[in-house]
Amino acid sequence: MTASQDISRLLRERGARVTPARLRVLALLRGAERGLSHHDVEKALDDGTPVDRVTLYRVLDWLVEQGLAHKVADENRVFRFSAATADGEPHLAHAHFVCDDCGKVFCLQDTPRTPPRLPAGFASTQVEFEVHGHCAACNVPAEAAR
Amino acid sequence: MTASQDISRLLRERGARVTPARLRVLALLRGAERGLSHHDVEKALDDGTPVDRVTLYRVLDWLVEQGLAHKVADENRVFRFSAATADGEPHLAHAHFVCDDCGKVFCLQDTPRTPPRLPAGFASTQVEFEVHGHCAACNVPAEAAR
DNA sequence: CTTGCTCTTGCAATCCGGTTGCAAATACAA
DNA sequence: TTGTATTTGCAACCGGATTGCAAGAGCAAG
Repeated sequence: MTASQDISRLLRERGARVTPARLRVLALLRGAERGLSHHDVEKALDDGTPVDRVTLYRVLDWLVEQGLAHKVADENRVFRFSAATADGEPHLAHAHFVCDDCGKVFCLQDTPRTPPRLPAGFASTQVEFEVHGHCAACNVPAEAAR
Repeated sequence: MTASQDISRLLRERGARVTPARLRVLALLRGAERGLSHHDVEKALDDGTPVDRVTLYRVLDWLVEQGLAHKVADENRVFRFSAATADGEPHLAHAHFVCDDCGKVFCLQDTPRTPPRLPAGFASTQVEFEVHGHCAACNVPAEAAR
């Protein structure tokens, strides 16, 4: 069974209409390594039939409404969408490396999943672990300059 | 000594110009229970001499730059500002707790600093550890609702 | 297959928080 | 008091997100 058929069935099961936009967007989110912005999704889909900007916003919000995706504002105040896991929970430990030169974001695989110790009464829903610095590509010139 | 004189001295100590806008905004942030949006601050200051929209943005960003305030995008993708802890200085290596309900930012003191493992060639300059969730004050109603 | 209803899409206009360029005002050191 | 770099105010602008509405498409019924 293809991923598309899989998703198609998933949508149909909840009495929703199966449209190309929904299939393509959800498939994309499911295959993504990290949260995708509206712009990321638009770019990723523009090789085939392009999807209208507004439609894309609506599809993304619809997925969130259906519990199939999560919507989070990132540090630059743009929304990022990620596919929900089977149980509907967002993944808890999130480690990123942000290059301050080129702005690229890398996912760190070896997440040191440090359980945060919180004051009494506090509850955590998401942990962001973000390392800033210079990536391998941008770091070389800096080293040479020393 | 008044709070204003206190802040005035604080600014002067770091070689910064003391202006009414800076004094008023920082005093406001320090007295705030939760993170304030640009709009919140503007509204809170409009009884006296109104502060220009743009000036306000610039003052807020300047405070962040100086390490006197924190800036976080809330779940509705608007920035919220809160005063840094008294010493103001070291938010390089410690963790923050961001309450997704009230927007307040807490500094977590007891962070076990796990050195991040980076791919070869990568260099880190700053590590941000941000825990999202509900603070003690906001968590109570949620508990009661169960 | 065709019909008909409803949901979805596309387009244009709009909203809104935030930013930029530049000239006028002002803090503060000399 | 004066000189100068910093800060402020204004207007224009940016870009992500939203809204209104007419045209198009999914899908169940016949």
